Amino acid sequence: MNEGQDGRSAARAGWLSRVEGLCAERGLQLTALRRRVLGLLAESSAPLTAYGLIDELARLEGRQVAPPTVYRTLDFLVDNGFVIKVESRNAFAVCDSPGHHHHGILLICTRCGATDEVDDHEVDATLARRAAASGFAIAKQMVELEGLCGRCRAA
Amino acid sequence: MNEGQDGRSAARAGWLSRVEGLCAERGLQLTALRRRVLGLLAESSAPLTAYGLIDELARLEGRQVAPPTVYRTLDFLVDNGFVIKVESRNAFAVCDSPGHHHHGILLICTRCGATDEVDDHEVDATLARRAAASGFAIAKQMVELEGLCGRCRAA
DNA sequence: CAGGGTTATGTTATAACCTAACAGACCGCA
DNA sequence: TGCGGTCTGTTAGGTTATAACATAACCCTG
Repeated sequence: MNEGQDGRSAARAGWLSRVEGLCAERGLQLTALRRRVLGLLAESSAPLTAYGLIDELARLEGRQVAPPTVYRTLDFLVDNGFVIKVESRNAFAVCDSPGHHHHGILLICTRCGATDEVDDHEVDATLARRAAASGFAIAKQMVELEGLCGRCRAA
Repeated sequence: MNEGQDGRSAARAGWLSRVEGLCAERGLQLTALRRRVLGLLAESSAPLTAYGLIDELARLEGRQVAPPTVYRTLDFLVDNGFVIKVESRNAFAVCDSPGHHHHGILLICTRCGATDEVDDHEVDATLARRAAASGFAIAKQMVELEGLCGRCRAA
């Protein structure tokens, strides 16, 4: 599951620099606003909603950022595979292995809210097979599991 | 994939009576409003939003039904396994095999909007295994696949 | 049949989430 | 210098969802 405060902040720096690298490679602009939003999502132990981000931005920067601005920023981050949307929560979280459009499985803890993204090739393969059996061609895959994370089960 | 108009209306009667039977068994009240909402969802080729249902109800009954009423009705239907929420669309659809809380896979066609619910034990098992590997205990499972249904691929 | 519980629905208001449309800022470049 | 592109700001409004309280219908029981 998601590392605690410490693990997260330790991992954050490396993660951010990976995103920076990817942006440089692809000629994408990692602007101040985009970087700030990424930072907030990376720091958060649970996914944040767009309005949660707006509040955080107001707190941090002392200025009001309007919804369209935040949604555009999120669109950019999602489109480029840096952030994922948690559909069942209308919320957003950083993507574990940024840069590729993934088919990650989201493990969402109903107690602490922490959300872990894991990849599993076997799950993908099984889903692909099942869809094919129905003549269905998958374009996008959303797998979200709610339950208790290991930490909360132990607690 | 979803049967056409004909198949759907043919299946509808049997489906409705199954839900009636389940309500009788369990001492649940299938009121006029709940029945109407079920009917609308069963007739629709694609999932309906709560507000879509409100509009349909207004059209059919000539009276305005307020959001809380519809949401409560949907809660009842979802809680009892007659209807599922399509998280990625904020919409609702009848549940293929009503009455049990299922872990169905939703195949959502981006072209025609039709949504097919299929069950697959292997997918469930694979997901359960992957979650367990992360120490995660699944309480609720949401698997939604977007793409093209067989009908639309052929067309 | 009065009183009290329960369940379902109605009503009002508002919260939370999302987007269209247009305006301005900034930058690289012909 | 002006043009086109990208990013952000602003106004306004659309869509989705819920809180809080009121009423209605029903059943049970004394």
